[in-house]
Amino acid sequence: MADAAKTVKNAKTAITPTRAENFPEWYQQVIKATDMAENSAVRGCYIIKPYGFAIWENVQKHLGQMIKDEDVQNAYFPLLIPLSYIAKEAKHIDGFAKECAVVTHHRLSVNDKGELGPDKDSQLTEPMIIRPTSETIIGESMHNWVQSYRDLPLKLNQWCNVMRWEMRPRIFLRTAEFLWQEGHNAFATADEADADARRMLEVYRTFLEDYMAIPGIVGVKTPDERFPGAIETYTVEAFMQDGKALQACTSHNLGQTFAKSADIKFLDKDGTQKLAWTTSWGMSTRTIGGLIMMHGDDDGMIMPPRMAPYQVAILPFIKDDADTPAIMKACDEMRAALKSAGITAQIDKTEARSSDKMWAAIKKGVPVRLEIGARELAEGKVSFTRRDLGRDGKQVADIAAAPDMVKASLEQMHTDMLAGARARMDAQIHRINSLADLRAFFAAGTMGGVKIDYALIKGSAEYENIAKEFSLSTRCLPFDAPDQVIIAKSY
RNA sequence: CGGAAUGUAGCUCAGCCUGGUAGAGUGCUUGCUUCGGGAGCAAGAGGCCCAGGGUUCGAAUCCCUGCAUUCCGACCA
Repeated sequence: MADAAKTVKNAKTAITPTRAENFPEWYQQVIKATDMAENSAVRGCYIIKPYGFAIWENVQKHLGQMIKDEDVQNAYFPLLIPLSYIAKEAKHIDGFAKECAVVTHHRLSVNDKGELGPDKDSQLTEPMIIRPTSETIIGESMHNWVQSYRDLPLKLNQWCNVMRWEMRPRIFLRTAEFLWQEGHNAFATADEADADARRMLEVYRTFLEDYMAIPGIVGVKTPDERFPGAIETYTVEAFMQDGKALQACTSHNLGQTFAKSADIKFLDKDGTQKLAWTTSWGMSTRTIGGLIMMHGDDDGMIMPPRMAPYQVAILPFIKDDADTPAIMKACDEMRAALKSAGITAQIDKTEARSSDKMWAAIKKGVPVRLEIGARELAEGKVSFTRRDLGRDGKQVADIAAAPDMVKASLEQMHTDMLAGARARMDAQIHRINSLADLRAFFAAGTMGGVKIDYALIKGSAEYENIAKEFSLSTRCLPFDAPDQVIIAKSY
């Protein structure tokens, strides 16, 4: 018994099981080990803890700026949507009715049995739903705000929570309540709307690559995978380390579907009333799950430097208590110097042993660990290590030069992570030429997805059989090969 | 909502078959020795055994009924 426990303790990986042994379990263990999130009392709703929420704050900061740079204005619309709003668009109802939380009462009371429950006398004349997405309620405002072609384009974005009553929640990836930004733009012409949907997709692609180091396949959804009510849905499909695809963002050309149902009309230059053309686009906290499955390893998380809650873990190594004040002072100075260089850092001031401080930083995936002990003070140097390279990548720098070197190291780390992720993705996607190959690929349990001529599967009953047998879906028609389709298992 | 599994210490689990005073590892606290890729010894704190019913002299254990969680499907960002 003791020996068995010891073996686990001395295992080479900090996370058990490894990715190869059990990927879903590994994923959950990483979230636990990093302290990003945990279960709550409500099924499907999760508590995002500070280390996880800091990632979301970085999404808000960087993606938020990119959205503003597109002349989109932030606003906030209500959580509750009158049932009649969502009832206006039939396809939209089909898409969301099964997963809507409904508010029917506005008051609680204690009944005869002493039980607290909805007060019968407080039933709402019209039930409200908790927003699963806000097209309908924002459409109502657009109806009020748009009269002239001069009011267009109207570009709005909100950061909020939404709720979809999921049958099978998974932390970050599929949660009943999740955080996202949802953008809603309205235009005078069809061309502008389609260009906008594609433009916002490009914003996401850029953000995913430049900040999250997540490469993906950029393309358009097949009709069966479209957002309810959209005429086109554009997507970036990322491939996780287990070979499953994850839709990292979404951008819809809604055509005039919602303009019709919300009656968003404007008087055009030619003096005639016209319906507007709208788009909507979103990225959610599920992308944090993607970040983990894209970059984590068997020792825990590896944060891409630009998304990391903090980029450097300063680890004071103290052997002799007499050194503590000098080492702590050096740590504080280093933190200040890093801050001046635009680098975020946190000092591990716990009394843990050196090796425990190191492993804590490793599991959390802090991009760079910087060690300061008596040795460094004596030599006027510090040593630092990139998380993705491990101990072999340890570098030594003069204290004064360290911030610049760390900064260069973080930049290089981002580049390397993106390149590595892209190489993995390229290796995971296989070009095939027949339905027989499709079956063989997934029957063999091969990791990843396939790229096949769309004409071969479109309307094919055999394809439907294979898809059902292996839980496959069409991910997208890539922009760079629009006559082909990517097929994979997905989250 | 179907299929399967699991609910026992903060965490991971053993004990259950064969009913008889609640166990281990880890974590936590304290002390000493250690300390730069997971240290060691010692002492200590910590449990309504998911809930409700049965059976029994006696239930963590056997039998019902709930509830929750996880995994696999269907639905979906």
